[in-house]
Amino acid sequence: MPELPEVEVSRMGIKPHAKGQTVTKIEVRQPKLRWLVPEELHDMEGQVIRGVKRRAKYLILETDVGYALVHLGMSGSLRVIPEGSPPAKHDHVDLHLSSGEMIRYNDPRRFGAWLWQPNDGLDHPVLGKLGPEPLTDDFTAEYLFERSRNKRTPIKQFIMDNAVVVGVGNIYANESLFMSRIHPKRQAGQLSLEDAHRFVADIKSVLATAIEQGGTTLKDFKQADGKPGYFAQELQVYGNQGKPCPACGTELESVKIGQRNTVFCPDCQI
DNA sequence: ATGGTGACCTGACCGC
DNA sequence: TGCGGTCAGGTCACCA
Repeated sequence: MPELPEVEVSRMGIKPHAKGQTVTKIEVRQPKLRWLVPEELHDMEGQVIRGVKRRAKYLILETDVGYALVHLGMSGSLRVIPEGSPPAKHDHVDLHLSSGEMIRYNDPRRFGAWLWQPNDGLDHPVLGKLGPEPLTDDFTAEYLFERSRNKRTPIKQFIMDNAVVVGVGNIYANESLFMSRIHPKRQAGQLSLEDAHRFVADIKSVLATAIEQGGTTLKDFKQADGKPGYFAQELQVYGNQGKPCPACGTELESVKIGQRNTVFCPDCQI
């Protein structure tokens, strides 16, 4: 699914349609997502959507009485469509708006989630132990360097850990490691401060570019207007094992790290 | 604490 | 054409 860029693209697509609208009805056709969709989600009905935010890979629909958290899992997407459009397979949730439009959630694998957090001043537990946002100034080379000291975890697993930094999933971990010429299996603790500077800059750059391109569509991902994302054509290594390295021509290799496919150039990345 | 594995679920693809 | 195996953008619960 959706890594951070895809969630951000969804947020930007939905916000102009949702902000200021009243939620007239929430229709849950399939409540069995990653977690059972809570009944309290219906507390949102009749409320005005004050903002559409994002934290990590969660979209946050804010109202005066609480906020809905939407996670797209591996295969989820959100679209804005006219009310009355007949649901298709895997269209699990519709959020009806006073404008006559609705936000429709589709998720074939159902690894995603719709959660509800009442407005009691607390954050939902799923937002509890998250690291900094990668595209903010909280995510710096110094932070990553300090955080990685004495860690023997492969750097790729380390950077995909949401407690370290949020939003870097398998695609963008592969891509940013390639850009920074860091071998994915290198121990996190072996990162030099100079490496960290390059790596942090490249992560920000890859994520920002992907957002500009509308995200990466491999299979399921759709922007809110139904279009795919176009970053797939920019991918340097992800999915390209066996093909020549775009930088040096050496055949790209793949290994499993933490059960996830990892593609890298054995010559460029050390 | 940390690291490794299985689990959740559907669909696409590959080889026989 | 059908069947079984493998793989896929994420993350949590459990084990040693």
